[in-house]
Amino acid sequence: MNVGFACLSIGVYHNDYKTIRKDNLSDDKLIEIIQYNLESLENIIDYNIKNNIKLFRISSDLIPFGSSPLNSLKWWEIFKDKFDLIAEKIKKYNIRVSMHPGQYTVLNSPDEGVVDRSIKDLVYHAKVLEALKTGTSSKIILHIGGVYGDKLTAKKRFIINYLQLPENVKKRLVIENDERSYHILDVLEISEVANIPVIFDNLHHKINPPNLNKTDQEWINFCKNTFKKTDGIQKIHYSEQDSLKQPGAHSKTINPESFLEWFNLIDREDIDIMLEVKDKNVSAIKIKNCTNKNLKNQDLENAWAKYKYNVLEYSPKTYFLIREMLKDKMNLDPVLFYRIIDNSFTHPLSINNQINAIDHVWGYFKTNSKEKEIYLKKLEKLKQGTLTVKSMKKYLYGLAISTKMNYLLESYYFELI
DNA sequence: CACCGTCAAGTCGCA
DNA sequence: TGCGACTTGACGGTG
Repeated sequence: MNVGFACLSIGVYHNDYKTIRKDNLSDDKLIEIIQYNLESLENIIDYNIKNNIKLFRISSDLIPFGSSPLNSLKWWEIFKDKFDLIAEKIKKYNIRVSMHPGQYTVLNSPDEGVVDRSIKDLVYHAKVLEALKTGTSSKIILHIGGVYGDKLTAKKRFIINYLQLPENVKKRLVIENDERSYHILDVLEISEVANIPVIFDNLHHKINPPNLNKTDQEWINFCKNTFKKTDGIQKIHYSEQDSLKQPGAHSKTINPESFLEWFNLIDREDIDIMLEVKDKNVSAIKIKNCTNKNLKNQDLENAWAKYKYNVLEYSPKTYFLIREMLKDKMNLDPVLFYRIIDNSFTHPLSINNQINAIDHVWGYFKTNSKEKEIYLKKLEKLKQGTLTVKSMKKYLYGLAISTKMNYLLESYYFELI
C-alpha cells in the first residue's frame, strides 16, 4: 500500500504556486511564475524522495492559464530542461504522480463552450504529465459533472464527450464519485460503457451513497476491476469529515484510529491511497508510520522533531510526556504517539505557553546584540498585547529563512494550525 | 504592515 | 432571477 498527498506540503520551503490575474498578464510575468512553480514542484518531489512518499498529486496551478488562450507559451519547450530534471527524479524514485482538474472542468455540460474549455483543460493536464515523461499509470482524475435536471442525458453526454477526447487524454483519464450528484454506482455504470477506471472516494461515498447496501470494501473491489494493466494498481481517495464544517469538508488531519479501522476492513495491500486532508504531507507521514510494521524509534523521533514546538505552544505538559514516551525505545506505539500530539492541539492556547515556545525557537539563532535588542523589544510588546503572536512568528520565520535554519524551516511550527 | 473585499472558473440550492 | 457556497492567491484599497 502506498499513501500520498495532494499538491502542497507543510514544512517545505518554497513549495507554493503563484498565479496571476488577467488584468496584468504578460509573457514575461508568466515565464517568471512558471519558473517559480517548477522550482516548487521540484522541491516537493525532493521532499517526497527524502520521506519515501511514492504517491503525489501535482497541482493544476503549475502552469497559470495552462489551458487558456491567454497563455500561448510553449512552456513544455521553454522549460524542457527543468521538466527533464524533475522527470528523472520521478522515474528514479518510482513516484506515481497524478493530477486532478478542479470543479470548473465539466466535460458533460450542455454548454459547448464549457465543454470545449474543459477538453482543453484535460489536454493541458495530459501535457504536464507527458512533459514529466510519466507512464499511463499517472492519472488525471475527473468528476462526471453536472446533472442539469436529467441525469440519464447528462451521463450520456459525458460518455459521448469522453469518446471525443484525444487518445493521450483517454489513456490517463479516471473518474471519481462526488459528494453531490454522481454516486459510485453512477460512476461504475459510466465506466462499464466507456471503459474508464474508477476512483472510489470514501467521504463522497458516505455523503452520497447509491441506494444499494454494500460496504466500502465491496465497492472498492468493484472498482478494482476497472483498472487495466496499463492503468497501474488501483487508486482510491481517503478523507475524513471536518466535524465543524459543511458535509464534504476535509478534516485538518487524519485520525489514525479511524483510518486503521477502515483500512483493516478494506483488507487490501495492492492499492494506492491518496489522502485528501488539510495538513497534507503531515498526515501522509502519520499514516505511513502507523501502518509501518518495521517502524523504528528514529521514525517517531523524526516526526517529533517537526511537531515539538507546535505541541510546546499548546501544552508544555504534553511536550514532556512525549519526550518521556520516546525514551522507551522498546514500546513503540505510533497510534498513541499521534493521539497524544493531536489531542494537545485541542488545548486552549495561552499567551504564556506561546511565549515559551517562541523563546525556545529564538534559542536557535546565534545573533548579535542588536538583533537581540529587536527581539526583546518585540517580546515586551507581545507581553503587553501590542504585538500579535502571528507577527512574532512571522518575524522568527524570516530569521529562520535568512539564517537557513533548516531544522526550524522543516518543522510545522510556522504553518500548522 | 495587517486586514478586507473582489476576482475567476461552473453548478446547484435556496430565497 | 440572481446570489451564495465551494477554492485560493493576487491585488487594490483602507486603517
